[in-house]
Amino acid sequence: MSLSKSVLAQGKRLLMEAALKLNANTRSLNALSLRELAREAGLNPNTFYRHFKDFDELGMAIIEEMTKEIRQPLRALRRQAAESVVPPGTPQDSWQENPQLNLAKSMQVNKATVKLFFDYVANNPNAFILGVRELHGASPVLRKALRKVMVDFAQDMADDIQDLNLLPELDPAILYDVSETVSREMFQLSMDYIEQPDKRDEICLKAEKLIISLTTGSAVLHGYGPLLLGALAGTDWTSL
Amino acid sequence: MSLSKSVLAQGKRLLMEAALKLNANTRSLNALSLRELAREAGLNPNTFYRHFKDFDELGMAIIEEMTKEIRQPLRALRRQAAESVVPPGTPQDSWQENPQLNLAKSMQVNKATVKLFFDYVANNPNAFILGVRELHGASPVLRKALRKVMVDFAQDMADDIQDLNLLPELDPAILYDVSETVSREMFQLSMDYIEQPDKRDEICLKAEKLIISLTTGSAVLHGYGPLLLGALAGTDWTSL
DNA sequence: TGTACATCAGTGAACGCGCGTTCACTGATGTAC
DNA sequence: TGTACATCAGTGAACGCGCGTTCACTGATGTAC
Repeated sequence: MSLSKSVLAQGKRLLMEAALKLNANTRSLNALSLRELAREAGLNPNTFYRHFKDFDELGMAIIEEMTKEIRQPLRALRRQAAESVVPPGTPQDSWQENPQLNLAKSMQVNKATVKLFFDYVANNPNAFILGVRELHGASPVLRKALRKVMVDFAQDMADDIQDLNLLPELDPAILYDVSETVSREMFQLSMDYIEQPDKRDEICLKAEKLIISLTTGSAVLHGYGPLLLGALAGTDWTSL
Repeated sequence: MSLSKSVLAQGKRLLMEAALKLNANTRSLNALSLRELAREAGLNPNTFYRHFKDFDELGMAIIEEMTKEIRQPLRALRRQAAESVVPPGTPQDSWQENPQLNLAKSMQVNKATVKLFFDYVANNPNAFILGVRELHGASPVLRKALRKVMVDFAQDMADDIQDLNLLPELDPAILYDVSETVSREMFQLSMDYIEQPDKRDEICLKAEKLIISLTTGSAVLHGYGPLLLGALAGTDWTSL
């Protein structure tokens, strides 16, 4: 993960990058020493104080920066996945008219999004390691901040699914609950994805299945069963 | 969480308890100092070396002890929940004969188990905090050990559901996948449950819904849709 | 345009302190015969 | 049963080191007039 695009002072950026790097390699943020961090960044220990009051402040700066950098790309990924399945301009039948076709499209968008998400994780492992680690880490300040980040990600996901009309039969509140669980699981799985490169295909598949099961289950549970089942009846699941 | 039942040497137990306690209060294991730990335990710093080579060894000892103490009680909770719904000796219709009744029972067992699980969490918060924190913590040794713990918990859950005949329509492999996701989510939610006492009812409900959605979705996805929908049609969801 | 001053990022030396680890010791419990 | 010895859990003093933090300093950039 690079912070190079930002307009932060050089030293501040170097310290944040050093923290990300050290955090990924067997140290959690609150076990880092200030001198160790400065050494890694190639700076005088003192420089830390020019930019941060303490480690929580450093952590918050990293989280804000990372969130800024990751949130929009993730939304773009979803649109990209949707467009790869349904090129813009394609005339679309409504869900009532053709639930089977639309369900198939949603599944493909799902599959594509999962793949793109994990690619993104693999390219930015340190940001995700820090986020997942500190979400339940020792600092209450960072925990709280990351909880909010998770809520935001879930809301983004729900908004995108609505905007792209992928699951019109689910009402927004339910969609949000599903999104919350899905994003929590995606972040959890991203750790496996990073640590177990040999199992990446398997993890993608697991994520796809989880999302489909959860969505389907929620729909059935909230009374959209018959519509969905009719659509499902003609679907070829072996392609999963 | 108390380790009092074990037959460990007194000093070893004191150190493990001190680590659990300090870990719960804003320090992660790998940020603990040996002297701080000894102080909390009321022992000479040196005593640590009588029992442990390093902090990973301490962490492993805690994890093993906790797992031993938690695994069986959790299984017992499931049986207890099942018996509270279907007292032993009650004659039971097969699922084919009476899917609706059996589904309703499974839901009630689910609800009871969720409640009992979270009660257990609330009574042993420190063990769960340590487990969830170190599952993605800085130590690869503890991460690996806790990953195995999670697999074991998931397998226990799947085995119990089979033994209690709660979801006979799901085949074992699928059941295991569902159990894995459910236990991961339960552990995640347990942190919210501990930290947000005012939202406990809400969290219980969220967990119940998640389990039902995921199970239902998996069943539908694997071709048991029609059977399940028939049963669901007569169910009163408002009781959720 | 030049000048004076303020702000900012980074340096280097120095401080006292808590740390991990070692060593030699104690006293209680277990064990061989 | 008694005695001698070994093992074990815990102690206390001492070590050298890296740590966080402070202070006074530098040099570059920005700003007022």
